[in-house]
Amino acid sequence: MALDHAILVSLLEKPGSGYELARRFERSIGYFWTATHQQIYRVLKRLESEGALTVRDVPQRGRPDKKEYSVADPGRAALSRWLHEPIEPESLRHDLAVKIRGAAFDDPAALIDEVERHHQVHSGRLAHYLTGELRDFTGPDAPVPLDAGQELQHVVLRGGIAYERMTIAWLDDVLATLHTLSSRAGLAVGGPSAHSA
Amino acid sequence: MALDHAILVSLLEKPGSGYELARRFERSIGYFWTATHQQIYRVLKRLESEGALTVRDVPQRGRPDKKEYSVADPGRAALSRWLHEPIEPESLRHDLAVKIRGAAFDDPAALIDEVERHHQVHSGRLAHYLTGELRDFTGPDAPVPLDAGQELQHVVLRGGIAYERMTIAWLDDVLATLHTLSSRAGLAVGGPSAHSA
DNA sequence: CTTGCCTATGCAACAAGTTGCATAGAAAGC
DNA sequence: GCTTTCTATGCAACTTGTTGCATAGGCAAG
Repeated sequence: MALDHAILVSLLEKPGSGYELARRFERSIGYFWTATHQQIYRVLKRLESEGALTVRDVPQRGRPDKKEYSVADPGRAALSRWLHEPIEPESLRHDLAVKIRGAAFDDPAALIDEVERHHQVHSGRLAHYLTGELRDFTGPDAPVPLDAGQELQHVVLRGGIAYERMTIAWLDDVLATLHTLSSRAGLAVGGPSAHSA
Repeated sequence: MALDHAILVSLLEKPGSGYELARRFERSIGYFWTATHQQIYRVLKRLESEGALTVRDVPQRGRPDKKEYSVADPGRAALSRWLHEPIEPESLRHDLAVKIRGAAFDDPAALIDEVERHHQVHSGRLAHYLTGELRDFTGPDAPVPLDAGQELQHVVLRGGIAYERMTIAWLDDVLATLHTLSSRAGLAVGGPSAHSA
């Protein structure tokens, strides 16, 4: 399971608590993998019971104690084994594309707001990634030269940036298509319900 | 659940059996949604029991009978409701990106074969999509003009094409990065294991 | 001084997705 | 005749992922 390995990688990059991991999954790791805190706590518990992780109780001032997890040798070995196994190329699960094809049986114009909302979210993600890239890799405060780990983090981030740019351009294409269909439907007799089914 | 709606859309585009749906999910619908035949049969059964679909037994020559499903009014209404609800913008689950970041704690060069394999798969998918585009939308045998449903199918396919092109370009970037790191590691004392952890 | 937010962890129930297996007729190759 | 492949459907068990809720201390705003 890749969540196990995503957690191992994140803890190798920097040990931390379940809560901290959950926030990393909303940020950098979340560029390419999502997980809720529930999933994370459950997997941390299992990995620890399997000996892949070690825990350390860390008392904190002004906030609840946390359990800081670090990767133990068996965890590192398990990650290494996984890295040498081939995996299936990923496939998409894109709800919005289902909606777009479904719009042929409803009113395509009604999707415009939804697509614009997605456009905004992806633009926000792109801006966030670009800020991070400047801060960590390409800006004046970035380390020079980058070490191997940083180069690899950067190439993954470039993938996220490319993905968001591609998605934004595609959503523009979708919007143009929906607008064209709306005006076409407006000209046809019977309005939006006159589409072929 | 989007699988329900993906099945409804596919059956509205053309009624068919579970087996036929499974093959569509390996092809066109599979550009943006995947499902195994197990999932499909289970959902078909549930949607039928809920009244969203109707079944018709179709005897066939030279092969087993099939059950042909069509969308009933309640199914169409359920799809319409879903189309008017907002959905969350999708997020990625990209195992390969986890591996790439994980490679910092192992040997980056060992990933090269894997990345090249993914590159080939995505190139194959791109070629397949381009063939389909020519056949159905842009070639001499394509209908002119396209109706609304075809325009929407085309814009979704263009999304798949853009995704594959973006992915292939990114995998080239990843390969270049891995090659650079390999030669750099070769120059450093201690070889690949001399990476910072 | 109460309400809401942030850190921090977790259980329980449910929904969705995967894997392995089973059945069965017909066609195609050896 | 035997094996493999393709069509066609399905059960059972298991793993993953989601949702709702619960606890609990501290902090900040009003």
